[in-house]
Amino acid sequence: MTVFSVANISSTNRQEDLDEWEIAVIDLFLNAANSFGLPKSYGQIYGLLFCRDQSLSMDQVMKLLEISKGSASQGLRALRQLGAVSSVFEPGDRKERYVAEIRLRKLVGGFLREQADPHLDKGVGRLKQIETLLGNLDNTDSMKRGVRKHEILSGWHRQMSRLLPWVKMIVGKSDRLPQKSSD
Amino acid sequence: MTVFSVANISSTNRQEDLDEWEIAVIDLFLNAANSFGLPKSYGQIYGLLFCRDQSLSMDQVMKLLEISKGSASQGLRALRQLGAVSSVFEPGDRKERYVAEIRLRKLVGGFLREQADPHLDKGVGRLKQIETLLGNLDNTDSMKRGVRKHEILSGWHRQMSRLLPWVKMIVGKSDRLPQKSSD
DNA sequence: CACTTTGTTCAAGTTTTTTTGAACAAAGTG
DNA sequence: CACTTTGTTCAAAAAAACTTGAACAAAGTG
Repeated sequence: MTVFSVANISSTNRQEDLDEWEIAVIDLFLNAANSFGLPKSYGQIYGLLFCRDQSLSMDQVMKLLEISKGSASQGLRALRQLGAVSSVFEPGDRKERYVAEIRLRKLVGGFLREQADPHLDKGVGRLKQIETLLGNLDNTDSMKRGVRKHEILSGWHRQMSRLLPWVKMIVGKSDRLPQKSSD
Repeated sequence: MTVFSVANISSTNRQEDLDEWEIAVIDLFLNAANSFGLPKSYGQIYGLLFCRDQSLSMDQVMKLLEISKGSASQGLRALRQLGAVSSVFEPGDRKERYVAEIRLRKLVGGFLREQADPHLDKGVGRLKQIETLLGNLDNTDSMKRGVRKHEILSGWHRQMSRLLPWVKMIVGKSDRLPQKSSD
């Protein structure tokens, strides 16, 4: 008798489940996170928030993605740290809620600030250390070779330092979508 | 066997061990590889070759770094694939020998070509897939939201595609150190 | 040819990274 | 207060990534 058994899809899709396209987007970010060297759960969390227009609580994130409390907590913290997610306080609500940052410039900027810059800084230290080791040597062939290599590394370091500001700049240039161009 | 001087492994350069500064440089590259998402052994191998002015055989690489045959073989192959190492045939020598590419432009270019470009390509496919999933939907709210998100992702994709050529260009600008010309 | 040298492959072992969940802390509520 | 809700921490479990080495292939040598 039941003509349409809608039973398998919860009444009016009260966002208790992910839509197919959302699953695909989440998977896209999972892979992206991976290739940026971030845990895949970070990608999933960001992807989910990216899909939604409204803020989600940690609890919702856990349930929708079926990940543990620990992963959700750590993932959200790291993403906030990166500037990829921000928390929002809905008045009259006890739990914190989260939304995704969708301005590419901000995302790239945060990533570079948290990942690239620290590496460059550590690089300075390493170069100094090498310099010291070379200083202990006499004018051996090895030492002269070392000095040359050290110079090359210093040059690279300088180049990379110069590159990063450009990247931040170029990416920000036209953040929004192209004006709806005909076709 | 051969008595005449094959300058490479000649008596003057009988380095059976690494110098301290070389160890530091190798460690630097080990860490760098890691943060680029490459296995650390790749970093070590590149670092070793970077330190040396003369080509090394796989055998020497294995022994100097104390890594296995498998690691050496796979690492060298991957590095060649990335354009970070090239092989050299010394006439009258059976084994292949390897040298590091030290032009930053080439290194960055190879990395982008092998790592970034493929990801962007895969992205096109993923975007198409999402489009398809959205096409199956009626004009639900979810679908409209999905379309908006898809547009955002497409915009990002375009931005990244535009960025990469700039990176390759900027890095190449003044590759070498002052004077020291060779090409 | 039989033998040596050089390099590749891949299943199994090792190490590293990520995830989980239970214990805990903090803060709101009645 | 006692109780609930929300979020953090971290040791242990699980998963993923990397390395090893023995078996194999390819190619030079005498």
